[in-house]
Amino acid sequence: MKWMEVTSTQEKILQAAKTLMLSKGYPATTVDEICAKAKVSKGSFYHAFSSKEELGVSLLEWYHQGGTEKIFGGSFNEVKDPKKKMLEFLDHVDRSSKELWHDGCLLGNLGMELAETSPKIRLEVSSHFKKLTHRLEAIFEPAAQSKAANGGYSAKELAEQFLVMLEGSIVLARVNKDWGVVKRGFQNFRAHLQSLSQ
Amino acid sequence: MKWMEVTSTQEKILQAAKTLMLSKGYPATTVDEICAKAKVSKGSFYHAFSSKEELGVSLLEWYHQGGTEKIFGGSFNEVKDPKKKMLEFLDHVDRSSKELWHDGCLLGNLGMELAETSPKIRLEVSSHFKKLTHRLEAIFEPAAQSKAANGGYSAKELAEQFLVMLEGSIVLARVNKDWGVVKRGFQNFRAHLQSLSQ
DNA sequence: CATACTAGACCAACTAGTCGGTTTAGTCAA
DNA sequence: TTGACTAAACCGACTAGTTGGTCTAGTATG
Repeated sequence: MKWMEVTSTQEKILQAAKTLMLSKGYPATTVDEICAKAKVSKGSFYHAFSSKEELGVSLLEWYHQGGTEKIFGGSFNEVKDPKKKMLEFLDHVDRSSKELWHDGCLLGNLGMELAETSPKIRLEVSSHFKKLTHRLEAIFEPAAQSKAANGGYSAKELAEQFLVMLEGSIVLARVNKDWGVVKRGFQNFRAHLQSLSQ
Repeated sequence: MKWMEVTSTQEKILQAAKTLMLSKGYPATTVDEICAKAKVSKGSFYHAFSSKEELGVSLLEWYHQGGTEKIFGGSFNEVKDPKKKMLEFLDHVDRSSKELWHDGCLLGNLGMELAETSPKIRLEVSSHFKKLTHRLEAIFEPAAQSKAANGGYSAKELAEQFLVMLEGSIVLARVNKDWGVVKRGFQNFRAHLQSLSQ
């Protein structure tokens, strides 16, 4: 899929697929359903995407792109002091979290559902997580310590811990229908980083 | 399902369903597939369970029962000192983690996939998580602090953090095919509790 | 005989994907 | 402006195979 030229049909399909797959997962979401929601015919669907799996891959790319723009696009970028910047980043993501992940995380959803059955999609998700880790590392640097330090973590480890907290709290929040889990997750992680960067 | 009398047919079906649903998820696992793997006819299946969804509910109950036995059944129970007991519990679960969750967690899997489409199963999962939280609370008590304490957490919050760490690291481990994520999760959580209980 | 269980053919509904044909938008010559 | 030509986008009935679930005909055991 050439990202310089996402047609409106593709966009409609992607948006519909995103909503449906966040709600019901990949296998339970049918192509017909996506077409109905996107108000697009079956023919148009298979003109825009060669298969359901290819839609999945494109969807992950599109979702990741949109997500990172929101996550890494806040005003915290202007802050010069790295430690302040880090904490403002956390506040920014915390504030955006409900909008971003209230219905779940597509990377986590599709990754889990298709990890064993679609290597293509598993690798796609894995690569997106790695890209995220990389961008988070740069931000969490102020809280990182050389690995010799007792109780200290590298920036990479902190990025991993952040993603673990995010995906884990999304699971519990959905299952228990209690968004507070995510809020507390952010709060705790903030305290964690703050104590490390003192 | 009366748990005093799980027939061997039910057991075979539950075991097959567990393996298949951990690997491919609930909707992608077909009844025919389960029958084939369990070496049971379709007639027997629908004699043992009234529907696929009822199998799902029973499976969660069975899985939870077996899981808690392994999690809370280690020798750490003999330890008298609460703090020591807590740390030995963590070591015990850490050691058992690969056996327990290498292919994922059924509670997390089914909970996520069916949260929006099957209220019955979502509630079932939610209730199992609550039971787990309760039992964890008792164990993490030594690291708990009255909520007034700065940077302190209640036992309930610690139990939640543990489940968040567990579910989150299982997601990343499966997607990245790197079990180290879970190992590091346990390690970090251990350090977290230890620093809180000093 | 009666009850519990098993077998697998069968069904209506649904699935991803196809295919012949139509519409739309743009290009170019006259 | 007009009309001929083209190519991409679009349409939805259709296909071949699969789905969860049913049903009748059995078998084993008391």
